[in-house]
Amino acid sequence: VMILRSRFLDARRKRRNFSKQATEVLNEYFYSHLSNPYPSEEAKEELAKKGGITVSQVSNWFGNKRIRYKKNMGKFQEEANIYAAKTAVDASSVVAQGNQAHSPSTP
Amino acid sequence: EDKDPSCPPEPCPNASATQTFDWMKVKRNPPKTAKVSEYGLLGQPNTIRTNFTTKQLTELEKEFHFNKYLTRARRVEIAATLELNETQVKIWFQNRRMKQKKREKEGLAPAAASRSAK
DNA sequence: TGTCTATGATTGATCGGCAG
DNA sequence: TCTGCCGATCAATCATAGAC
Repeated sequence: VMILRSRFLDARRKRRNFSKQATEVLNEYFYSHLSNPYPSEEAKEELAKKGGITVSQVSNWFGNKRIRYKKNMGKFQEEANIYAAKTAVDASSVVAQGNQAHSPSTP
Repeated sequence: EDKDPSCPPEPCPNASATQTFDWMKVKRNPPKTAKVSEYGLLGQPNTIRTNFTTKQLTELEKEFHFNKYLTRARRVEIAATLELNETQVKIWFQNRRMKQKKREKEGLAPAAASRSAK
């Protein structure tokens, strides 16, 4: 036992759930790109800005989402339908399209 | 082991909700951290994530601050001292460097963010 | 108040690509 | 041809927030 796993109780301690806004933005992207939910670095930055979180957090979120989704797809069906209806843009057949940037916000 | 709540046998003909894309089928090969020595056979190799001890991590961290990159010789030394594979030491340094880079980036992002007016 | 679930973060190790 | 590194990702686990 033990193993002193307490690891100094390092980070990951006081975790904060993301805002409704952030979760909304992330899920919208995830389900509208369910055929390939791997946002590019640019897309991650865009999502990070929209959700008010960091790029690393966006990466963590997608990493966790992908693993948990495929681990138990049934549990996410309902959520999938909700977001599927909320967005129309899908790429179930598109293959790596260099979508022209939307020129987000003026830097 | 396999649990397919949706359609076990054949591909879902009627994708009522969502389909199963390739990324959902991705499977990683189990770690080959095999340490042939012990557990002769039966004992499943290390098909699981190795948990480094605090002592090992402390030594690795100390070495990292001294050198971000290891030479073959140093790697062999450390591996022997900490009873780890050379590969594990190599990988640890690799991950540690990435972690370092990530932290530096995160540390500068906030400052730069407030700098860019809109 | 204690238990079970949802979720963000950490990390040892894998994968594909590139360089020497 | 073979090995190390990078960048991204996987997959398991930790620790906490939230539901009940």
